[in-house]
Amino acid sequence: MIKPTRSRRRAPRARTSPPAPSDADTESRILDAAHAVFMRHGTAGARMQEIAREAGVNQALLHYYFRSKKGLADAVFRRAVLTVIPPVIQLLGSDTPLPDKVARAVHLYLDNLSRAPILPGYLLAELNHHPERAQQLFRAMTGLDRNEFAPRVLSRLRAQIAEQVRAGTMRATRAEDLVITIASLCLFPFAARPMLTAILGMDDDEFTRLIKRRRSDLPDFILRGFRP
Amino acid sequence: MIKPTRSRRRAPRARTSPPAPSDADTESRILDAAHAVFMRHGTAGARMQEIAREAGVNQALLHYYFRSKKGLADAVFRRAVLTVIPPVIQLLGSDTPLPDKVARAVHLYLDNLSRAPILPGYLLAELNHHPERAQQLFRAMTGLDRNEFAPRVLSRLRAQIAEQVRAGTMRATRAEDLVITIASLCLFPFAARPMLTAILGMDDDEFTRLIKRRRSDLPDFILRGFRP
DNA sequence: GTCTATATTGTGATAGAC
DNA sequence: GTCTATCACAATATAGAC
Repeated sequence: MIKPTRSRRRAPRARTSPPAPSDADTESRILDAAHAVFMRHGTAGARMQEIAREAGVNQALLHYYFRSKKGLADAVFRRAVLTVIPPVIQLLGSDTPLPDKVARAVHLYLDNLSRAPILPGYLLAELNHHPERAQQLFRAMTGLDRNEFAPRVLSRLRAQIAEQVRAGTMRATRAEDLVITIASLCLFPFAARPMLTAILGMDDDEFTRLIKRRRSDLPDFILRGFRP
Repeated sequence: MIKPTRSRRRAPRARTSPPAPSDADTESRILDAAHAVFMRHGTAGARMQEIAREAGVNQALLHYYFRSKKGLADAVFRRAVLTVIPPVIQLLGSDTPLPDKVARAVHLYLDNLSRAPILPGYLLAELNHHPERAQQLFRAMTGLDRNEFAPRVLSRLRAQIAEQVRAGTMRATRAEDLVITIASLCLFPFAARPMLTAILGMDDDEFTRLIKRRRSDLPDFILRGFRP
């Protein structure tokens, strides 16, 4: 496929003040609508027409601002990545003592996701269906194609784990395992929400209560699990 | 949309012996190809043409056997559900002592999924993008629209948990939390594999080793986590 | 049952008026 | 910047020969 190098879109006018959320400028309204639609249906299932309707504009404007469906999808993906991942990375790489770190990570995840419950499902689906998203994930976070922060965060965690092991409060554990365990326990219930509510016969209220319960139970559960 | 009630397809000829996997009969070859393509791209992203090519037949045959893309997608979904869920349900509802049950569930999940690693990602995406799949999930497993086995399995687990609590080997825990915890720890790494390998900088071999490690670590981790 | 050819939509994208 | 109208093509689905 030959891709004509056109960049038709004018540079967005400089804004002097942030737009009001309810009557935001057109570009944000489109991005918000796209966000909602892409979350629900995934990139392949999303329809430009539905986004336009939800943004209250016509379909041509979507192309005026974002040039193509791919452009819009990339913008949404980027925004989604920046919402979930950096705060946790930042926390995990910090100097917070390990037990606090675990508790804070759980709270950070669960509180953020309670406000954006379908975000994990969207991200997982996106990465499974479009392998190239893995690269975009780095570019979104660091501007680089390759992974800079993983070594830093992991070595920080390794040092902290070693400390706990010496203190006798934890058994030898790989940093990767710790990270994956926390992520699994926090993210999975949201990603699998439709399956879980169906199989376990829960309604929305019960799901919310379940998350609240896990918010207070998980930190302790995790720390106990890793004790010697 | 008016749906003409046609059932053009002949009943599949009775088979006297199971077909050889490599040169299976056409219907299975199509279903296998569809399975692979739907897993990779999701229902919305899958293309009938790609399925036909991968099955080594032309596109018209897909419609001859499955009538529509939706028909094919439903067949694949049904098959996927039957692969992952019933074995675990069956195990969790059984009389196996609880600690063994946990270990066996972990092994069952991880061993099955190591052979079909993208199945969890496909199922989660499918349920997130197509809410009606929740009903199909029941019909696939029980033939019923409503959830019959959840009460049975959950009450069995509740009884076993109460037993452990009396014995002082476990603290009071909801059966739902136990199930979700096990499912999270086992399914998430597969569903999030592209994200995890990217962020943690793992290759395929390292991922396999990680799963192997967790296969032996997780049962103990879970039981410790729930201890008083 | 399996094929080729074709009909019929669906959907992303563009042209051009205002 | 925003709209209406339309294009071009991709993708599902069907007809009909063999």
